[in-house]
Amino acid sequence: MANSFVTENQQQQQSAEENDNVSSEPESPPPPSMKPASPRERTKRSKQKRVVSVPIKDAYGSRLKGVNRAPPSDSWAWRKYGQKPIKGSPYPRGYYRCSSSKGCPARKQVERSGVDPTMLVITYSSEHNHPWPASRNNNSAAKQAAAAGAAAAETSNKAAKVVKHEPDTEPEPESGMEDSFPGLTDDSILTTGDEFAWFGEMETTSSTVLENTLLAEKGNGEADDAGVIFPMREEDESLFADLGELPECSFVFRHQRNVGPQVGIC
DNA sequence: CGAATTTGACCGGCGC
DNA sequence: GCGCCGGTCAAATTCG
Repeated sequence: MANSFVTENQQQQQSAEENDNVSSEPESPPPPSMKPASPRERTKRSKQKRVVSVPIKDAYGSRLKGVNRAPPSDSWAWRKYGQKPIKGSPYPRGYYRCSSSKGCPARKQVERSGVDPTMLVITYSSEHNHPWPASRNNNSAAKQAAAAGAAAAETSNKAAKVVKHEPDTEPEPESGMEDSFPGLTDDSILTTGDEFAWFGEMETTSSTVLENTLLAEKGNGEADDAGVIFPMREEDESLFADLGELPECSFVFRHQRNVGPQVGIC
């Protein structure tokens, strides 16, 4: 549920310290295999990245019972393959790769925003090379996907393990997906293509939209690609965590050069 | 039992 | 040239 959609800023890199790959590689199609050709060709792959900020609540919103991780679920299945503490950030960053399909090169990094701990920053790299996973309506997949992100963000304090959400028995569809960016590319975020048809079906969640402070920091006017975050007070988080979503109003901002600014769903 | 996660080590790039 | 840091691998462990 939590479709707190978010933002995405494509970028070659941008967090102050995220500026690794900046190479201007021409977007070559992702390799068929998700494993780097060589053991380590990572570290500097460039490819644009999409940064998404979502309130943790939404991210973990999906109260996966039994499971400690309830993360940013998008409709893909993500498998965690690493986690590392990041300098300058009190929270560790989790590394996930798409497991929705074999050979999917998609990867994402999840970490808590140092600026706003209630926010989760998800950085996507590489695009999925496959259509929407069956998980679209499949909770299990969604859960995993979800599990992915949050876990990372949480792990810093092992919260993932500790945070056992109350027994919400609500058989609510876990379709929580806030950051669902199929293989869209730069400008396709809110396009209403079939790919996003599902988006409209999603229930909405209340959220407040703010300019992504993170990006704001960067200070440059490039803010148009800035991400948007949906802050939510922790109290609310826990509150909603148990309640599920109280549909209210959701906004999806699209800060991008020539595209409509936002989409509001109330 | 199988699958996923955790954690430490390793590698390569970048900055100083 | 050296050290630091981010990203990935792989073995061990845990969970469903």
